Amino acid sequence: MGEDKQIPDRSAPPPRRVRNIAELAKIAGVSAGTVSRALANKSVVNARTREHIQALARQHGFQVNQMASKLRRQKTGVIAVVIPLGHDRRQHISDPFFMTLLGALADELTESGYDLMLSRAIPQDDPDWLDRIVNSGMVDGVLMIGQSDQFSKIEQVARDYAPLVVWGCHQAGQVHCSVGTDNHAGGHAAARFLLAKGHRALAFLGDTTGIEIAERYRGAQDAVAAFGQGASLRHVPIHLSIDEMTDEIAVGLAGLEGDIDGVVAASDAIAMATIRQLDTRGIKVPDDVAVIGFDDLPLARHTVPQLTTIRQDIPAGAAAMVRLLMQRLAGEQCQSLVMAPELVERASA
Amino acid sequence: MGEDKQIPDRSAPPPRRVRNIAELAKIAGVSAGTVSRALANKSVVNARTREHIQALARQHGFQVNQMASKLRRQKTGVIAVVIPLGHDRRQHISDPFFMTLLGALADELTESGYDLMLSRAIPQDDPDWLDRIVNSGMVDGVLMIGQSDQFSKIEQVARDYAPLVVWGCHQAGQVHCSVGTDNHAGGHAAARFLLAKGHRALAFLGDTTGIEIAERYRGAQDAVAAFGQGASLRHVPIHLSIDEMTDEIAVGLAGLEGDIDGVVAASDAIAMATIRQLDTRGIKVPDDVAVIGFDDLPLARHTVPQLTTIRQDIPAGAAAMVRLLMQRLAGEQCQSLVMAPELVERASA
DNA sequence: AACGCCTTAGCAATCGATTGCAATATCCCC
DNA sequence: GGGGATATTGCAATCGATTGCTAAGGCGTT
Repeated sequence: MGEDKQIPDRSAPPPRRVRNIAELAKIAGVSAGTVSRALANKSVVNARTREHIQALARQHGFQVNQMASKLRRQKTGVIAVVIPLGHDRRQHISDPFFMTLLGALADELTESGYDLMLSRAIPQDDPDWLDRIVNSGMVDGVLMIGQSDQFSKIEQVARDYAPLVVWGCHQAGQVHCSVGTDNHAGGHAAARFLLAKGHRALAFLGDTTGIEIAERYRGAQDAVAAFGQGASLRHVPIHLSIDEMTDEIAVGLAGLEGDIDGVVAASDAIAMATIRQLDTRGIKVPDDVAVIGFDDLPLARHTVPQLTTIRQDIPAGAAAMVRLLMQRLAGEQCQSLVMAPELVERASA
Repeated sequence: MGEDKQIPDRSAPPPRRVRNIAELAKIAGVSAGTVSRALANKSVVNARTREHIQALARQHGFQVNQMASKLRRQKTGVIAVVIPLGHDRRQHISDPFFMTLLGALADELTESGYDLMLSRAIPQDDPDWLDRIVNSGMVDGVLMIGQSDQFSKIEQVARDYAPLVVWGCHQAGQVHCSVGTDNHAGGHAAARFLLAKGHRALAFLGDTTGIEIAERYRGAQDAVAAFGQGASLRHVPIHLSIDEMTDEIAVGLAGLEGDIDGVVAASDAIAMATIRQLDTRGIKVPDDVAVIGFDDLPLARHTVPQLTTIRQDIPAGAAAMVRLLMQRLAGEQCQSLVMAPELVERASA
């Protein structure tokens, strides 16, 4: 289909511009302070001069230097969104759940007038990863997507850093503010649902290094245990990275062929990949093996068959995270939120 | 499944810390300048004092204030990644293609030592959206994901702002530096492939407001025209937002029922939703209707049946965008890049 | 002993915007 | 016309780190 092409560019060097308030002040014939106040739309400056200055600014394409402004005001207007890659190093950032939550957070933050700074953090390479972000002076607050295996680090930092809200589990007595779904209840509901549908030989697909997924697994275990005789649950660790996932699922399913009739997947992505593998092996979903996912991402509606899954309300979660963060920035007390999961029945189980 | 729960938090007020270089200098018994140089690891300070100062900094958990540093050095270390929502206002940011590219860009930028600031831009609400980002003093450069319908705005800004690289189409003579796939060739290849497989009544599913997709459509049109008699191509506009998509596809397909045997989808997301709709209507893919996607997102491998699609090499594209941006930041000339698409044959066509 | 070089550290200006306080101009009312 | 209140504006300190320039001390050489 041909070679890549390179095309020369022809952008010109920039012309001179107004680069700071002092210059604009000279042009307007007022002092720098007045310009600053005028651009901030303070009613203390005369309406006519204010408009005049604003017009000049527009004319010269002038914008106040945020670095200077933020330095002076000790406030950055930026929130860090950080994804700790404690386990599952590579590519975690493209995990569809993270991406979906990130999108929702971006919407919420934008509406609150904050910018969003995205950071990947690799705790193994840099034990001070969180301090670095918190103390950099670059951000007013931190939102974290997932606790990964860094629970104690988060706790330690949260002890003296208030504006931090984490998506993830809540553990009794924890210091940091978290927003998340009741993963145990979700896992429990998923397994119970499969059992109620008559499936008995279940498998849980997911790596339990991260505590969220460990909770889901425990929930499923408890449901199976509560059901009693005749029900079983195998565990197959599957990494979250969508690239590694495929082979691990293939191997895992090959080992269980014919021994299972129901799969509790730790995420919709895993569920989707599982359905795909089952289809390859000629196993019918949900007739031979039922599959239930977790998350209810938008794509859950677009699979064949459509995913039955445990819904996490991601937009609501994102809104809650931002709301709690704003409260903490305002110095208010606030509480962690554990949302109830909801089972969405479609066609895969 | 029960109610959401709220849990009180118990984070404590922060203890006193070293908040600036001057304080640390006092503790260390040296001047602020020396501390600054020591923390920057400059060989001009004595090795012993340097290490002493660094140890003190570590001990007190001190980090230099980035705002002040950046102001002084006139360099932010931040790159803006912006997504213009020209058409398709809502939720565009969660589009899986954007998210995948964003993830790849995050990886590349992190490795180059830059932070990533994410902005949604809504040109309709704010005609100066791009100037605002460029002149804010907050970022050293801008990466844009998609041209949307803002081609002329981008051109205007690019004329006197060098560190800007855009993912999207290349048009002859354009000023701004772009990286993208040859969309016309991709659309052409997709349609040609379906024709070669014996399909004659084709439909293109996608909204052609954005120029990338318009190009894909033109490519498909040209392939059909080149084929000559007996081949046809209908156009069904489908928005990119994954939520609106479902209904539009359902309606679109209902109108064409039995009249088509091949679908060129403008994206993998559309292809996936289309397959799902066809399945609902009892139409077999690829036997009754073949479907070919565009992008080759990771999820294309996980659909049932697996997607045949036109691959855009997203990691390579992201790497190229960052490389070109770095060149431009260094003041070098550089060229736009048009990558050749590649057809990946799987099972959906 | 005198001179020059090198290493190391301090001083103070600078980046650009913000804001408390003081100063001036304007206006109202008696 | 004078006293005081009010509306505007200017002045200068401040946020915290960086860096060019200068100075002090140590050392070697003749």
